[in-house]
Amino acid sequence: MKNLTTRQSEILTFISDVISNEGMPPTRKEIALKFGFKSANSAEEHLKALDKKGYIDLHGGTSRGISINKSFLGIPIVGSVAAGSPLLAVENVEERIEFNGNIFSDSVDYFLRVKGDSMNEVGIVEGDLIAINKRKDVKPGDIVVARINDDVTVKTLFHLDKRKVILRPENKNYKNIEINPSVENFDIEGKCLGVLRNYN
Amino acid sequence: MKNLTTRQSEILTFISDVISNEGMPPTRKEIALKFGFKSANSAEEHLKALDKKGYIDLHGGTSRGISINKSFLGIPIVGSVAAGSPLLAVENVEERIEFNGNIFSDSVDYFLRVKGDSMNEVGIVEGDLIAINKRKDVKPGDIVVARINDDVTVKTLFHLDKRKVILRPENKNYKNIEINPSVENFDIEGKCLGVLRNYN
DNA sequence: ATTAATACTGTATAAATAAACAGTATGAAA
DNA sequence: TTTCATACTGTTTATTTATACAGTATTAAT
Repeated sequence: MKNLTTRQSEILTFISDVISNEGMPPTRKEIALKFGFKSANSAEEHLKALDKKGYIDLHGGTSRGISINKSFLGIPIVGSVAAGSPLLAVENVEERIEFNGNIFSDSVDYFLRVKGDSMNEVGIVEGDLIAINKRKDVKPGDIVVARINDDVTVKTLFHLDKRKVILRPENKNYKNIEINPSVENFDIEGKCLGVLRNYN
Repeated sequence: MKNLTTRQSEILTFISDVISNEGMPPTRKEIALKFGFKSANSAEEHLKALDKKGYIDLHGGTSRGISINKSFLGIPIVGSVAAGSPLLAVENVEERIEFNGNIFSDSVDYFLRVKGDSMNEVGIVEGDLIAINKRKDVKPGDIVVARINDDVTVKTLFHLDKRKVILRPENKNYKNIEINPSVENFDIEGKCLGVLRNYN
């Protein structure tokens, strides 16, 4: 898929925002107004470029006839994370789900598919999707996504300071994980906002 | 809130459907086409009626300027169910959530807020919202919402025939529930499609 | 060095659209 | 009995909107 220019990307984002905020796509004029274009034709040409590159579909002869190609919409589901790769690297994204809603307390950057039973006792089971908000500032009690020496794990944060981090599995069969972040490679990837499970 | 006529309700549903399927609200002409009106003004008048009754907002001078009043959108969350009342009775709906997505395998009629710990071992815990599809035809293994003598309960269906129903809690501390549906008042309310949990 | 793509302004126009006004008919409410 | 809301057809018009065409300027690719 072809890359977008900065401007095209801004315009795609704007269209997406208008759709979620106003409930309908913008007109050429509205796009021009937003970006300070003096001619609606500027918007027209950006739309054509986005259409040509496959990011949107233009419905000819229809007012506000812009739809965003779904494969670029939606929230990514991160499955197996290849060791050392960024969580959101393309190869880790198994699919995307359309998900508009104010269900979770913060914005969901991605869903992570849960592996293992280390969080069973708080109702997080194998295969669950957990909603993650990317952030570094987490506090004890939060369920966090952490990275320890290239491994990604989900645990309850028990303690965090410069010298020591304690992560608590929510399952009696597992022991707390203690890390010295000045020795081991440790990073907080985000906070778990909630759980989504789909039975078939 | 004023009641809608059959026609008005049909039109409101159509608008909602177009928004989710096409990504934008319909024009007057499109509404007229759908319902076989020979004049777009019929649609105009229905829209005015829906606006007047508070179900939609019309944005004057804007093409496709129709937005649906959010308090009528979204999927109801059923909290405490008053004994004997229908699940979806107004008094049982604690709020509604905007929720557009193809996350669950079937359409979600409502979310039920979980009380108690009888399903803990399959990761359904107190406070969880479980997505329910209204249906009678359920099979063993399904997690179902059932009604036993005015009480609403969520359990795994273990066995179901005319003489005997067995419901299985997913927690060692609870025993199976056996019902004779010809003696006791028993009804299947729906099937659990999945789980939604929001941490604060 | 030339072509193509990007990123705009400016003008123009056909088509889409909202929305008013004038009717007809029906049933329910006052 | 009269009024009001509903439910339409039919016509008209101002405005919104999409979209083509003619330019200018800049940058990246060939």
